[in-house]
Amino acid sequence: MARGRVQLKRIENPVHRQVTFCKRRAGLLKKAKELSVLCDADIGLVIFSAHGKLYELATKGTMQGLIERYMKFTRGTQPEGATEALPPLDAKEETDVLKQEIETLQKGIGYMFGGGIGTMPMDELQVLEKNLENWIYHIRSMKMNIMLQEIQALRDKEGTLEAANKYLHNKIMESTAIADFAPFTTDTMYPLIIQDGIFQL
Amino acid sequence: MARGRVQLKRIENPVHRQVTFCKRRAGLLKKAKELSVLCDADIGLVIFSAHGKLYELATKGTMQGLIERYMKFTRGTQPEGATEALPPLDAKEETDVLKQEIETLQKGIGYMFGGGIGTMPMDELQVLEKNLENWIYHIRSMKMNIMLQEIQALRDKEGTLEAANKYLHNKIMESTAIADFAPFTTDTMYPLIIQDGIFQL
DNA sequence: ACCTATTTATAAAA
DNA sequence: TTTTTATAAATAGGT
Repeated sequence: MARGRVQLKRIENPVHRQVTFCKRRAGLLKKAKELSVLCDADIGLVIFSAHGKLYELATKGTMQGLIERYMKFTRGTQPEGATEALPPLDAKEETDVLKQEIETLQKGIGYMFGGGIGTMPMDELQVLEKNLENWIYHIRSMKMNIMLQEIQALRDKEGTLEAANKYLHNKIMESTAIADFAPFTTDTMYPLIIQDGIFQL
Repeated sequence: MARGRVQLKRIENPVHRQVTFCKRRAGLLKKAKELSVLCDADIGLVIFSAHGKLYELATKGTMQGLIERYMKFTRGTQPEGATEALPPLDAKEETDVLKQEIETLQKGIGYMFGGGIGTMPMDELQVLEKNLENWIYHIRSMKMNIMLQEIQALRDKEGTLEAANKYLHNKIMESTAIADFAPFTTDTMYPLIIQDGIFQL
């Protein structure tokens, strides 16, 4: 920028690098604020320095809010992974497994914070790791499966009711047509067949 | 900047505003990239235009990753109210939030076991513990709520269908009785009203 | 942190 | 949007 062109590569001299970081960071934050004000834009900016320090700017509301907005925006663009094919365990089994996992986890946490980390042997740490992973796996699948079952059952019932509904409806039509006779009148003309397809899983 | 000083307020002329937005947005993104390269910083930048269009930059990994890193950094520092009073999320949103929580936890696990526990400072351990607790809490309530909603909706629908079913059934009975006339015969004598009360939560 | 020579960014116009 | 051009801002190197 000044007194010498800038090379677009990491500044090797640590002092230079730190100085430049300070200056340019300030400049960037300023520019971001300006853009926000001038053009009525909402901007979120996070900067992690090489040493891990965080600098942030959210020009509207909180960074949380912007992150959520961002999430909403990018939803559906994200690659979906793994929430499928699980061996169907019954609810009781799953719950017991979960309880055990939680106990293991709590033990691990207690170990870590109570007894001090250094005292926890590596092999136990390995076990804890595996437990945590299993735990995540089970959490992911358990309640989901239970409730999916219930939803499926309700849907089946719904289907049956709908079929019955249609059947009865047709019977009335049929009888009315055959007899060429209107034995009763209603202001509501059988509008009670209900369309399906509202819910998706 | 040029040919006239700039006022630090919203540009009222929409054309000017749009032009300025384009230019300054490009400039800001460029500056952010430069800072990242020159000073070895990790930068996340999101810009929502006034009309809601999203522009983003993540100089290292994905925006997701940076968001998680940000979350880690700020968790515990955030006023609790922020996460509470959010507008109710729909199922997809809830699921995504959950996924992120899981990823955060997995990252924590990776940190513990990959980087070596000795390198993990106490405050970060505290954060991880809190994360685990929050996570358990959310897992417990989140999917449950989502699916309870769906189940309730299905039950409502079921109720409506059942009412319709009964209505039609009664109409047939009524017409048959009034006319004292059987225009059709069925071997199944309307057995299609289905009892409720199978499922309990 | 403060200077300033220069480089960059950019406002206005096309 | 992009280019052009005059000018304001940002900043590299030095103090």
